[in-house]
Amino acid sequence: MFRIGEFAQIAQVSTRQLRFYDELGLLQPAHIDRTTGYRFYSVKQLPQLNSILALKDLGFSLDEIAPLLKDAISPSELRGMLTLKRAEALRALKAEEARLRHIESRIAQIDTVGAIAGYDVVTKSVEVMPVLSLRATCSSFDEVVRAVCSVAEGGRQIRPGLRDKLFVVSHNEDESEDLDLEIGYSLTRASNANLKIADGLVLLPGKLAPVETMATIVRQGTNVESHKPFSAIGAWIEANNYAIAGPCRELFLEPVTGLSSFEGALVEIQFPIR
Amino acid sequence: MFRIGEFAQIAQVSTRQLRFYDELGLLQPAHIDRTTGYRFYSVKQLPQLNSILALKDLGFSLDEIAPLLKDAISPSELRGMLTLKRAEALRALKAEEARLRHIESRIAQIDTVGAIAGYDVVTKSVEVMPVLSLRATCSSFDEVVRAVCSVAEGGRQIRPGLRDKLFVVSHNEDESEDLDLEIGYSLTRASNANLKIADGLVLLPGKLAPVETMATIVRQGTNVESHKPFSAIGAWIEANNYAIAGPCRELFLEPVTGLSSFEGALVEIQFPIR
DNA sequence: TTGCTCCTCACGTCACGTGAGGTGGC
DNA sequence: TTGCTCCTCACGTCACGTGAGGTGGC
Repeated sequence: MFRIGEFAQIAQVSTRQLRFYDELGLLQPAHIDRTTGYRFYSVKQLPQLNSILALKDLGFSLDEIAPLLKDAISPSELRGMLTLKRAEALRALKAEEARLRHIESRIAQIDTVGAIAGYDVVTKSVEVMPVLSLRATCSSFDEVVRAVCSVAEGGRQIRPGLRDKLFVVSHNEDESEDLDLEIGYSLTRASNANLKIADGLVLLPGKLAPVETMATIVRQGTNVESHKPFSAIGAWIEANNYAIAGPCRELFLEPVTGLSSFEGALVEIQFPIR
Repeated sequence: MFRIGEFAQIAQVSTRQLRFYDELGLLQPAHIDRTTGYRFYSVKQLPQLNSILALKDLGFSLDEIAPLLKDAISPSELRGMLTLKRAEALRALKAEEARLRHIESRIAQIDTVGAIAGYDVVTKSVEVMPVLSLRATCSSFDEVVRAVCSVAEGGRQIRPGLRDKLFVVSHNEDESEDLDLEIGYSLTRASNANLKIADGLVLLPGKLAPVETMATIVRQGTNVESHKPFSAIGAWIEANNYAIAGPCRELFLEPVTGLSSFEGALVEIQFPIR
């Protein structure tokens, strides 16, 4: 029989931990002195404690461990639980790898550029997005601006929700000069109606696919400086060993009411990555 | 200006999170309506929020982020903090890798053996341990038993602390038949005195080196079945891709008073691994 | 009037760590 | 008597999640 301190030292755990396991009923001392309340542990309890510690190490919570100790569990049941834990551990591992890469790329950035980034790249996931949009091929930046402004004007006719935002998707796969763009409005609720706008153009209902991981950056203005955030996000993607996994999106966070607001608007650039 | 819900949706965070950051002073709304208490966020605050999220992703706690946002921090200071974070992330990564290996080896064990292990391998670290011991070369198991019993008897003379335990270290490096053993008592306090015991043997003061990672298992008895826990721990070490990094230790968890208690004793087997 | 969004408490989370204040055994 | 170990509360941790109960604006 060991007192709690000796038992704790042998097993490399804290006395608090043993008292806590006692309280939970996970591992009750073999004997408790009536008068002093002292806990006494038998050597037989060391394998029991080790069993708890081993399960904890496999990622089980104390709540999950309790039934595993009490009820005799079948190997196939345990296998099933371990498979779940493996999936969890794999996700956690991937997350840690990503974190480490992010840290290292930030350090490398300081070492090469010598300064702190002006832009912050943030990863997020996006849901499927119902939209009203048109597809257009533009050969100049001016043409893009005109098309976007037309869609913006058209969008003001609907106004179904304040949260609906103007967006542009670059569908360019090849290196051609022409820009293959999708321009439209995201909707809070899906719609089936077409929407005729100026210049004989029509917005058709559709949707943007959900994306699990998006690298995003927020920039203000669409002027000549617009390449900067793009190269920032590009450098980030490269430094973190990601690959671009789909067409780039630009989301106008503020309502676009005309050319001037278009040029000064806050835009979120999104790159699907993996 | 956005209401909290819109702003939260754009940034992919919860409204609770934004209120929490407001409370901490990390990100206060650009404007709060006096009468309703409604929080209003400006688009300018999106980059600020992104900066917080990016730092969080690098492993900074909210408490650490606050000064980073307020005080202009120099690149070299930031570099230093990131280096610390990298070390942390690396440790966490290693831990996740080990956890995943442990889970997978348990699954593999169920698949090959078809049952749940009778022994639980637990990893721990051990401190440096002052000892009183002798080195002996034994050519038979009986000889080992005699030597251990002699040391056990001798150990009863000292009795400086209840926590002092009998141990055996196998120093065998090669495949020779003879066993090169160190047998002795661990001490709570270092001692400089030699201790003469029976058969003209002498216990000399020394110490066992600290070990960062020890794979341990507890077995009862030192009889013919004793190879089982050894093969269990060996299989575990192999399945988890570890390598043995030093001599194996056996620690007697109960006091040894004679041959009978020696044979039935609970023993912890320790293998240094990496 | 009915939804929808917002507000402010305030408790819960997970596995203990860390005192505070007090007692038993050598 | 002095250390040492043990005891029982009870608060703190970290970054929010999750109601409860109530109000403002269309």
